Amino acid sequence: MIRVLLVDDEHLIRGAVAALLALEPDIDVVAQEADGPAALAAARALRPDVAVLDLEMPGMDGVALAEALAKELPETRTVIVTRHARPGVLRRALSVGVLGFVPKTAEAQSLADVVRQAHAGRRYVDPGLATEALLVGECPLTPRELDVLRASLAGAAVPAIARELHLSAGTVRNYLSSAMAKLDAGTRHEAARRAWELGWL
Amino acid sequence: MIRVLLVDDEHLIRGAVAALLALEPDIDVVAQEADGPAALAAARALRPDVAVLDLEMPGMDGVALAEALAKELPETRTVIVTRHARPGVLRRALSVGVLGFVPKTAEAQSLADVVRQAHAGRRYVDPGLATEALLVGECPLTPRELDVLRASLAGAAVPAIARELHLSAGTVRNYLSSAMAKLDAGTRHEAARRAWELGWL
DNA sequence: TCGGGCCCATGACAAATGTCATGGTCATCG
DNA sequence: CGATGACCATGACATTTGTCATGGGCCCGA
Repeated sequence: MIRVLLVDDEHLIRGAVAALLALEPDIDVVAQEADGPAALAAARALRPDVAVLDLEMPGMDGVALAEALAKELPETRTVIVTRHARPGVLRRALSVGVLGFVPKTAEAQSLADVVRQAHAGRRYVDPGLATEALLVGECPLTPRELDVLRASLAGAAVPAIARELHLSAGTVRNYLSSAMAKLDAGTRHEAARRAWELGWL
Repeated sequence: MIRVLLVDDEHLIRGAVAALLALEPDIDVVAQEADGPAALAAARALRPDVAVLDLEMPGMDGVALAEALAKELPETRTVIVTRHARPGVLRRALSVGVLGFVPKTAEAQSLADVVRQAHAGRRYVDPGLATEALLVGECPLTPRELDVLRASLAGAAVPAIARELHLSAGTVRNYLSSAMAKLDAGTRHEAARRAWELGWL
């Protein structure tokens, strides 16, 4: 029997996925949680075999939660389920030890398979996702460029970013400009959006 | 037995919700479709009692699909399930005859209840959602302002918008400016985002 | 040690952006 | 009828934004 912890902030979806997994004779959903801290607490208490995490959650990032789980409970395998799979996020997830990575557009029945693979210690990444991540390649942005893009994504104005990072306004514009060139975007907002979509922020 | 058609572009989630509804003895999921046209075809062929639609779908808008269903198959009741419930969208959905409106954060077990309510011809709207929609009130934007915001949301530049709407560039900037004032946003992008979040686009 | 890349900063300049004052049409209401 | 106000439209103006050229300091690898 594979004991599973399910984490998703959307109650209805969480319950639905639990129902789906409950159909499998060898899988037992032992807990459902809605956020990172609660999930950590439940994991400590129950020591599940596999944790199935939704990536999009308010508050704690799904990857950060996976990292915390890996650190505290190395014997618990992790599977991440996500809506829009951003290549950079996949990369980060794998680097913190996540074993399974499945988009919500995958076949319904595949989730149980991935859980079994993870339980056996085998990696499974959606093939389409993996090739996309390979195609995109490494992030070409410098640390400073990532800084200004992150601030820009939150909607901050140039002077505010400059103050926050202790830079001059011109310098901030420069980083934004070079980031825009690398992402071939016409505006800072577009650049920030693309960088986010690629999972680089 | 309530015969249900399930429409959601995310395969895994669709299967999970189907599993959830299948637990109910009086509900039978007779078909699952991934997009608007396929859903319409299935509905024509099977004449389900209730259609459960996800709002966020590529291509056809969930509300548009609900409207088409209501026109072609008035005896089929419609329930909409959504991630982020935008007030204006709720308004539009109700005006085209949607009976149920449930956010994905609702209790898992509530979906079956809403389906039963809809099947009986009764309306059910998530209470929190309804009050929010009331609080927000009517959209204060003029038709032209909505036009430019819509175009702006897609990322179009001012000259392009001007050509598309047969206006001068200055006029387009004007509409954007007044919309920004009404939504108290500092930039056109912020204004467009807020208008979208309120369901006005 | 000698590039080369990254980081920081500046000034100048063209283009895009947001604001304002203004005027036109049209329906409503006193 | 005349006044009012909403909507539509334009052009002028100052500010912001993105680009470019330039230069100095720093650290790492060849």
